[in-house]
Amino acid sequence: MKIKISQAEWVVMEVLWRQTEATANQVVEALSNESDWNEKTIRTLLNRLVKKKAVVFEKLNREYLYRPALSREECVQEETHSFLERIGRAGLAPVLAAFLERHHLSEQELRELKAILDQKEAKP
Amino acid sequence: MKIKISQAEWVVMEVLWRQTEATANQVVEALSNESDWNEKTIRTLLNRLVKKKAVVFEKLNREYLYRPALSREECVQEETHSFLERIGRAGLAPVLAAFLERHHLSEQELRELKAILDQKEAKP
DNA sequence: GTTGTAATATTACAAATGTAATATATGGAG
DNA sequence: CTCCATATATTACATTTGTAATATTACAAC
Repeated sequence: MKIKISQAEWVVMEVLWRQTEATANQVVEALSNESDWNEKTIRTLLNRLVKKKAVVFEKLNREYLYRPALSREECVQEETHSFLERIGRAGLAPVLAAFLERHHLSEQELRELKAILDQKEAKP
Repeated sequence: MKIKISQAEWVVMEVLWRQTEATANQVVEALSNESDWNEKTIRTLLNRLVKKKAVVFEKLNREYLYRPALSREECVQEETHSFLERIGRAGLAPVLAAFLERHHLSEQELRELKAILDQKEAKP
């Protein structure tokens, strides 16, 4: 039950998550800007995702309509898990610090993160 | 200049980071509990890490003394980067929330994280 | 110096990944 | 019904990764 999505595949999944569903051509179209992959490559990735059961499809005349079989949340969960596994819980603080150092978060976002921590603190 | 450390290699690096330096045998010894890798496997990983220049060694009689060529911090940085690249900055808050949900952090740790956020907030 | 032993170095091999090219099938035009 | 365009399916191939096995080298004891 462990579906591992590779880096390249992840890019394709992002498109499907954004659009909810799309034909192969639409995915190619969507990626034409952000990547310089050959169309064949993208189709291969779609196929692999189907084989992995990360994506399902439905025949729509000549074409297939692809749709994610996993939610983005689930996948992010999974990535997060393996990420934290590596860096260890001890690494969380430094990572957070470094991240904040390099990316500017809005007041809003900072507030949101703090709220999460506060809520945790409240419940011992 | 982009050194990518695989999952298995990471485990070996952790040993070297912990011990600062170690012979192959010491690494094997250290991993004998936490993993069931064959000794040969561990030596292969050490070799690969040397080839990747993530580890250097020094001849010490018959044996080699291995030592990390990259700090744990650098590597964690790198991992963090590629991780966040995937999930997107928008994902940070949910990830943090999910993490806190699953792992119990001490008061101390929570405080530390909040301090980081506070410090950021102070400097607009 | 020869030999055994234990390190390191080289080679192996399958699965996953990145990146396509070729083959096949099928719906629409004539 | 036949043929073409185009979508999907199959095959390709190099690299990386996981996981070792075999070959070679070099110190240490005779």
